[in-house]
Amino acid sequence: MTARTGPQAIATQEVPLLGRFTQQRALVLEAFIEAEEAEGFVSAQSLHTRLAAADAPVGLSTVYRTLSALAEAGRADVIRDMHGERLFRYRPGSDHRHYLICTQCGVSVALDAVAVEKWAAGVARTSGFTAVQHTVELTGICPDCGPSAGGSSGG
Amino acid sequence: MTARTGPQAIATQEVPLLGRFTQQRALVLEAFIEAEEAEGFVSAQSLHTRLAAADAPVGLSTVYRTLSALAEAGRADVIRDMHGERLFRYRPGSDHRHYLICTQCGVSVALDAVAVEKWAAGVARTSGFTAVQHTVELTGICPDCGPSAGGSSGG
DNA sequence: TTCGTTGCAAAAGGTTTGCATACCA
DNA sequence: TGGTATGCAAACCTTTTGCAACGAA
Repeated sequence: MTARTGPQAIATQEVPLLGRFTQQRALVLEAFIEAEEAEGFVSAQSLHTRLAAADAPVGLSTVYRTLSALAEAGRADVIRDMHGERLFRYRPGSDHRHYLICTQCGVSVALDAVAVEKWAAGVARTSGFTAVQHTVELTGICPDCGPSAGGSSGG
Repeated sequence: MTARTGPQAIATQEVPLLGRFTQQRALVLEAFIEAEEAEGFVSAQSLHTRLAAADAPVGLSTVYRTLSALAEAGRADVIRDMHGERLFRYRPGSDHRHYLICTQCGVSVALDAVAVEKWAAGVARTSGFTAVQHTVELTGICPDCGPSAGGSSGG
């Protein structure tokens, strides 16, 4: 399919949603997509740190602004961890998704949540509420991090 | 039904979970329970403000500490609003609950979420994840706050 | 050239913590 | 009397914002 030649290729081909194309946005986007493939959700802070470590420093504000724009455009899912930090995950498609996230390593798995969607729709109908939106987050410990994975974490 | 004679009565009878009994904790508890009955979720900040307005000032730190202890003991549900603020709701029982919250007035409705519980349990089984926990939050606009409030509540 | 974007740093907003004092048990 | 809870204020963290300079179209 597409031969990626660098940040620009990714940005221009896959996410033509942002206003003006800049080197910084391409960098953030690239790191964001890589993070999605590797571990799922990431925070703006960690993305910022990662970029700096990768010798591609981008201002923290810019990371926030890019990620927020992405979320606004529906190209990213946003959740909050127990600490209150916002975590972003790149979303290739544009449909609503739910995830199961490992609390140990951060890896996330997209879920087939038809049952939840139906339930939520039913609640919306019977409650009299309008503009009902739902947030569903599952967390747990993935097989790789589990107690029987040669793990050393007591629990 | 018990005849409540004041904060102490509530605290000692219903929530013997905190370490030492103090006037402040009783006050926070009373306000917290009242808030639960009236509107559901409240933030520590608003509870603090409310107490001050009710001529029963309690330090903000104390409100936070009491609410956190309650949540820790399983006597309160905690969620985060879109702003990142933590919202608490008193929970008389000790079972796991889910709510539908009005984004306009903050009123919340406890939901019968058996369908979600089952789904979550199924996901836990098929995913290989262990210690799976779930967060489900529904938000919307209640009939009273809806566009046709005062008229017909769409169903 | 134009005007959106960047980056720094300070501000904002909520939550936690340190420490001396007050008070329950 | 002993030890815990309180309260103030400062610390912390993440996120947002103001503004001058930069650079993509």
